[in-house]
Amino acid sequence: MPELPEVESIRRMLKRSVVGRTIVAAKVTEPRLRRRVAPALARAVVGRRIEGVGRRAKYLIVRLSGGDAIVVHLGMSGTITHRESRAGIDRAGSGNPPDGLSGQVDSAHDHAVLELDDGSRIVYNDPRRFGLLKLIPLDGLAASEELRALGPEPLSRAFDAAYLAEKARARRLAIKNLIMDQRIVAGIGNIYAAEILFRAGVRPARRAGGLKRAEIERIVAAAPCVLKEAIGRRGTTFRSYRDSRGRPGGFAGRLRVYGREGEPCYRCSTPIRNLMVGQRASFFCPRCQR
DNA sequence: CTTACATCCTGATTGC
DNA sequence: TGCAATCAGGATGTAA
Repeated sequence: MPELPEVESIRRMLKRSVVGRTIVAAKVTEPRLRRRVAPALARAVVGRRIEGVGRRAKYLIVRLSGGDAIVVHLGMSGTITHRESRAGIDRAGSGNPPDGLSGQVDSAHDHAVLELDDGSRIVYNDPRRFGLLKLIPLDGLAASEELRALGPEPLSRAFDAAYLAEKARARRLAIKNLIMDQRIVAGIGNIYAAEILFRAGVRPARRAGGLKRAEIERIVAAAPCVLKEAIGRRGTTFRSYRDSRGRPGGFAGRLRVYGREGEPCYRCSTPIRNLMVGQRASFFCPRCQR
C-alpha cells in the first residue's frame, strides 16, 4: 500500500521524533512476514543509538550506531507508528494502545516493537504480513539484494526523458507496468502510476515502446509534480494507511483518477474508467488520456 | 531477454 | 442475516 510519498512522510516524521534516541528493548512477536525476520534482529539492535532515518524507493532505512541499518518495507498493509509512552501501559499487556491510537491501528497485528530510552516505542504493524524487516550492514547496503537493482529515484535528476526513453525502447508492456517496475524507477506504485499518467495525458495501457518522445517527457515531468504534492499532504490514505503518528494522509481528496471510476473527470467531466492492466486496477480519463 | 501470472496473507466490501 | 467470492496501496518466483 505505501508508495514513495507515504514512506517519505513516515521518514520525515520519524526522523524528527527518534533520531538520537537509544533502543533499550526490542522484540519481534511475529517473525513470519513475507520473508522470515531473522531471530537475531531484536537482540542485535538493543543498546544502539538511532543515527538517522533514510529512504530508498519504498524502503525505510533506520541507521544505527555500530554501522548497521534496519531496513523496513511496508508491503501492502504495513505501518510504522511512533507511540509516546504512558507509565505502566503495556507492561500489563492490556492489548490496547495507551496513547489514543486505538481504532486506527489494530494492535493484533503489531509484529515488532522497539522501545526507546525516553519510554516511547516504534511499532511495526502489518495485517497482511507482506513487509520486510532486516538488519543490514551500512557498508553493504547499496549492494544488498533489496536495494542493488533499484532504478533511480523519481525525484532525482537521473530520472530524465533520455533515461526513460531508453528504458521504454522496444518494450511491449504497458507504460503503467513499466513505471511501476522498481528496477526502472523506484517508488511508484499503483495509485501514483495512475495519477502520473493522468497528469501526463497518457493512457495506462499504452505500450511503452510506442510512446512519442513528447509523451515520455510529459511522464518524466509529471512524476515529481504528483509525488511532491502527495508528500506535502503526507501521502494518500485510500483505506488503511496511517503516518507515524497514526493519522491518515491528506492526498486522497486530491486524487484525480484513482478510485474514481464512473465519476466525472475534474478537467473534462468525462466519466473516469477502470481497466485491468497487468492484473491491477487502472483508472484513467478516456478523453484526457490518449 | 521479456512478459504474464500465481502467490504470499488478512480484512473490507460486494453479491447472492 | 449469512456466507462466499472478490479485491486491496507490493514484490517475487515460475513458466511460457
